[in-house]
Amino acid sequence: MNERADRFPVERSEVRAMLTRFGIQPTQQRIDIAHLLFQRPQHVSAEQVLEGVNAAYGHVSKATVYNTLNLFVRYGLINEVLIEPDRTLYDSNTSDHHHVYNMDTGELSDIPAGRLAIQGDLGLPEGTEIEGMEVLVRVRSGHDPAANR
Amino acid sequence: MNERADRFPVERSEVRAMLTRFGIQPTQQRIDIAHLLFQRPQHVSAEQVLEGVNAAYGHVSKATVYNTLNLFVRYGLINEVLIEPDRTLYDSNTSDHHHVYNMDTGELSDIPAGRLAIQGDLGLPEGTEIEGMEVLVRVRSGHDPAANR
DNA sequence: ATGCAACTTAGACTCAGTCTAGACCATTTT
DNA sequence: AAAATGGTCTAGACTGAGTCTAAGTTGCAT
Repeated sequence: MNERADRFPVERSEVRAMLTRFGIQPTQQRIDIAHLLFQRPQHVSAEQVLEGVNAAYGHVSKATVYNTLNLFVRYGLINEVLIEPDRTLYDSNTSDHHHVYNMDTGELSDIPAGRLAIQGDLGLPEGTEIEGMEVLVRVRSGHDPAANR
Repeated sequence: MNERADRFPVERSEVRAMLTRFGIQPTQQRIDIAHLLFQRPQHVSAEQVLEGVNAAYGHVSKATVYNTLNLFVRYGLINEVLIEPDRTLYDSNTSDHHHVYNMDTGELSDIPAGRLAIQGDLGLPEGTEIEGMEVLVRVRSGHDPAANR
């Protein structure tokens, strides 16, 4: 599979080439969205992308934002992250890594996969192959035991 | 924190005592829902609970199902599992374990935590404490490289 | 019995995400 | 040059999981 070099930020001029290299037709909207996503490794919701693009570039519709994000996911440019039950986050960092989620602040941060060693017998059924392995560490800020959430 | 003994099935007569032990008022609806959940370790959606209870016991409303499931999660009787972006699953197995998700079949199965060893430096910020650690292994059935999903 | 708080419910509501049908745009065909 | 082709974009309608509301019911305490 085609792999994006995880280097940030990806300059506007490079974005077009990157999309083309992935076999994605580089339209204005896709370039705008990709440029926003690849400014830095980040976790953003579709709504944030919509607002961000509309603030920094021209107008893009909600439908296009969703279409494009799903397209990028399918082509492996970004990853879906499911942590909050009510919205999907998109992760512009596709290097192998895990997540730490602070349940008090809602903050989500990365752990490079190399920092963790996972060993053991998964006991996978015959004929199944591993597609990916994600670790989610849930943490609390501590100093507030009366967690009201 | 109060811990449920992970033994299945939990007989109907035991369910009432279990709820009381957790400080949850054992109403008819909560007993029905709990009885359904603790027949065996399983991953069910709210809709499945609604259908299941209405099929096997008396009528329960959608609001009560959601209220009760969220209550059970808050009190640690069950866990939320976020894997599919469009619905929340509830896991009646609260013993420490991880998940294997077959992306082709949608099947979700468990790995006892004892089978996996995770080591490494999480590099957590000062003052944060670990609440939980989940591993999700995504697998494919294999024999169909032309994955159309 | 009576009062009161907790619980349940039908149905309205919200909101993330999808769908639709037409507009737009670039390239190719005639 | 005009028309056809095929892919993309968009406004707005739509869907469906989950929440909220306001009224009714239950059940415990006195």
